[in-house]
Amino acid sequence: MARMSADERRAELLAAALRVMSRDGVAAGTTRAIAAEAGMVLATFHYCFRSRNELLRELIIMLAEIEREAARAAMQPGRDIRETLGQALNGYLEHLEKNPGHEQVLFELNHHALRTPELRDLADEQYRQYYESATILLTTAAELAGVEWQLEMPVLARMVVTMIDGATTTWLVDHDTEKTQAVREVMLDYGATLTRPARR
Amino acid sequence: MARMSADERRAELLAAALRVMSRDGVAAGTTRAIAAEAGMVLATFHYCFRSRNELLRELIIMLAEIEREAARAAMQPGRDIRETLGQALNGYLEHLEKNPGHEQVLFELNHHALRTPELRDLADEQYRQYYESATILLTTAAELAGVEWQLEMPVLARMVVTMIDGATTTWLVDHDTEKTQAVREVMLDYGATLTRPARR
DNA sequence: ACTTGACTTGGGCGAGCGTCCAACACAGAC
DNA sequence: GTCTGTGTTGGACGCTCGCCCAAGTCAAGT
Repeated sequence: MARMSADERRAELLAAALRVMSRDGVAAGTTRAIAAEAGMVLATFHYCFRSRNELLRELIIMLAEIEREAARAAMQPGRDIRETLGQALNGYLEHLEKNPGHEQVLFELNHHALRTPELRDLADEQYRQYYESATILLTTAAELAGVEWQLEMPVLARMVVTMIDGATTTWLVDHDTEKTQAVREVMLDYGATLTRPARR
Repeated sequence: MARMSADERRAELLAAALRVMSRDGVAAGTTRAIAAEAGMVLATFHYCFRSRNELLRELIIMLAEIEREAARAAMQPGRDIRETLGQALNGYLEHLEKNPGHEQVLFELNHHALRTPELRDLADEQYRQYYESATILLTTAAELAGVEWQLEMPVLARMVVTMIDGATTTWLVDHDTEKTQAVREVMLDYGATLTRPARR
């Protein structure tokens, strides 16, 4: 094998882990499967990571970061708050449809973290980032649409995460985009009623 | 070991599997751990079940059944639709708080089923039952409160499942009942606006 | 009393797992 | 050219997994 810095290999192993886990599930992401996916021999894995859990830690952190950047990028001004929020939600649903395994991995990793004392704190961290993303989304959308929210942001953010989580879970089971869109419409209708024109 | 019919042992193994998986996660529910929890020797497991997957099949079916009966039992008349629905939702949240592992197992089993070709159909079946439960809940609540829904039942049922799924997932991470209750209030406010007095 | 069929059990099979180690290869510093 | 530190690797360790077999035990039917 050509020589390569350990840092570079770490990055490639993380990417390989995401690929194999998206395809076949977190449980199938064994050290051997990840190393093979990255085209490395097994021993390289433990030269770069102290343990499988160490890789899982970095993987969760990496994915949450990606998710947050996506939320930030999804925002663009629309005619009103309903359209602005609707576009962002549509962006997420399109991403979900294109990378179902990706979102599935996030759930699986979260559940794995909840059950693994060594990783338990990452479950909290993952959702902390989700709430942060939701807050960014709601705040930016309101600004772009020139309105303000009538409920405290923490409650609103938790509602958004709740709905996206639920919509994702149900979609992952039946891949029924039409029904998910119907639910999205209803959620948007309601979301719009929770705002009022911004006073300034 | 005292003699016992295979059917009886199957039931005890299922109960043991639920206990050990609620406590330590689905992944920890190995054939050995389940047999030990049931106080049987390992070989008994494979005398009663052809394979671990066969037990998982029956476990998912059993749990979905329990869940459906719980939804049916949770309904009792309130002053209006908001209170009627609110009581049912509260009943669920109380159950969740008392048996977190139980609901966690349902998610883990669902994700496991999604990734296991042999069990894939059960993921669909599980959610089919959820939608059925939600339909029962919504229909009964509307009847008890003397109102009717202004949206088609399939969309409403999917919304309920979406929200309960999302609320459960988020609660399982932080066990923050207060925040979950706040979300519940907002959801109920909106739910009430989706009804109108029943014409008759 | 004997047969039959259902139930019980200890032990073992082959496979896969995470992790580790000792030996080796190589680039850059001296 | 030698040394040093970083990267590479085949092979093995101990363990757990799902599953299976062959020999046993026992209650009921005849």
